[in-house]
Amino acid sequence: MNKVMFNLKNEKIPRATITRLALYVQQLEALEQKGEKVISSEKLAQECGVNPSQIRKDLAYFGEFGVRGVGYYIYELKEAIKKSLGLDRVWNVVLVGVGNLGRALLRHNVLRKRGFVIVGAFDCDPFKIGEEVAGLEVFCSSTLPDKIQELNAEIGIITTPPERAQRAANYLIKGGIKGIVNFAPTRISAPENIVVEYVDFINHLFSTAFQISLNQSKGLYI
Amino acid sequence: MNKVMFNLKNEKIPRATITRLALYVQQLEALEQKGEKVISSEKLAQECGVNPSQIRKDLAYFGEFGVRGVGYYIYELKEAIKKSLGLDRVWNVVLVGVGNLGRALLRHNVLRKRGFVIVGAFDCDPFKIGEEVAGLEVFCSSTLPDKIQELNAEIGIITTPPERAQRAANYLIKGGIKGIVNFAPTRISAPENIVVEYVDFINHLFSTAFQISLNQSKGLYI
DNA sequence: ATGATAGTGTGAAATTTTTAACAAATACTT
DNA sequence: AAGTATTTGTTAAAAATTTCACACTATCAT
Repeated sequence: MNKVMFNLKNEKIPRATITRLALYVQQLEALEQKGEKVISSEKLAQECGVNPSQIRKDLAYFGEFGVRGVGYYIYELKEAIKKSLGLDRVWNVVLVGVGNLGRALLRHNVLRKRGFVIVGAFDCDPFKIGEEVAGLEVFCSSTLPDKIQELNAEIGIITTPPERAQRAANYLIKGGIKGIVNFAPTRISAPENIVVEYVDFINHLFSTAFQISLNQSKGLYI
Repeated sequence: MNKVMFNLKNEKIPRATITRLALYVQQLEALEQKGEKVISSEKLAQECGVNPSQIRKDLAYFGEFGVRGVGYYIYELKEAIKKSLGLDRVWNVVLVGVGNLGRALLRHNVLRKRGFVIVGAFDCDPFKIGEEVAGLEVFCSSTLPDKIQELNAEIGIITTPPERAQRAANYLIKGGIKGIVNFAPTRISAPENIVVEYVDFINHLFSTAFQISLNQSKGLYI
């Protein structure tokens, strides 16, 4: 389940570290907008709700970005993290499954702002093929193998219903995709060298419901 | 960051366990649909991509649901997990922020299928107020405190832009919400007894990009 | 019945991840 | 220029989580 990742020194990097680094980038950008220039691991930790040592440890996997006695220069740290994560460039993305969620992602400009540009939209529904969504023409899913090459896409987003997710994945794989982000609530199988990530926000509702139930049983609400 | 949860015996339950339990439910439902009746931890582990012991350990937090030498009866296990997580009932949910993502969630029937019913939609944009989305009238966010009571909602979903997330949270809290699932890419602050979960799918794109970069540096694609 | 096979539940071991502690480095003050 | 404040990077300790290993229970075949 938890694929292990390595940095260039071949140390194992916890998956949780990657998630937190993304969080740090987020916070650093917010701080930048406020006009801040420097921040300590202690302050940043506070903002992110984590332990200061953890931040320093997380960063240490990739290098030394701070100045002792001073802290971290916000802009430079942000850039350093992004570079470490391979986010210092644009990633071309194709999306399969132009349903409600697919449309939302196509129109969502957060992706673009973070360097992920959706360059192609695909669906297998004849009624959707040919339609234009967010400036993109929807193509037939079966054309994916060719289109991926043509569009130079490296990442595929799957937003189909679960029963069609594996087929979508197969098309993506056939086209030589390198990574898949699957929003459909089902596992998919893919060769070892293809990165597969699952996004499942139902989890978070489950978890919220569970924690509320616990709080309730402790009488925290009455 | 990782809030610790407890079961009724007051053991700490890892957050990761909850996430996996949600995954198990998903797989069990798929198996049920295929007409399967019984499954072993080994087989289920395979389906979920985890270790069999882990499944048994996860379940042990809540009770003994299996039969030695036999395995787990799928329907009963699924129900038992759902009950353990407090998912054996309907949860009323309100949604704040009727943008692209908000609309997608409002129309998404997966939520309803899992027992989360969106009973109210809110936004602060006068152009959106009064509009009808997925059979719900959009109300002004400032009416949240009253409406939450009225609608008997316990969970709030935030799908506003990040700069308005905290204000949305404040309305929700004022209305006596018990849990918040925040899709906006920003942290929010709330009293201790209110459960806050963050959904951030950009993380998954970051993580995918990073892993691809690593694979690339290992020459895995050429 | 009895033996063989399958498979859970669980305590102990191994691993991973987080937190604490502190030496080393910088800046600021006098 | 020396002393004090900070705050990083890193090693060591602590805590949490995962995996192993196996006793124990059920089923099936003979």
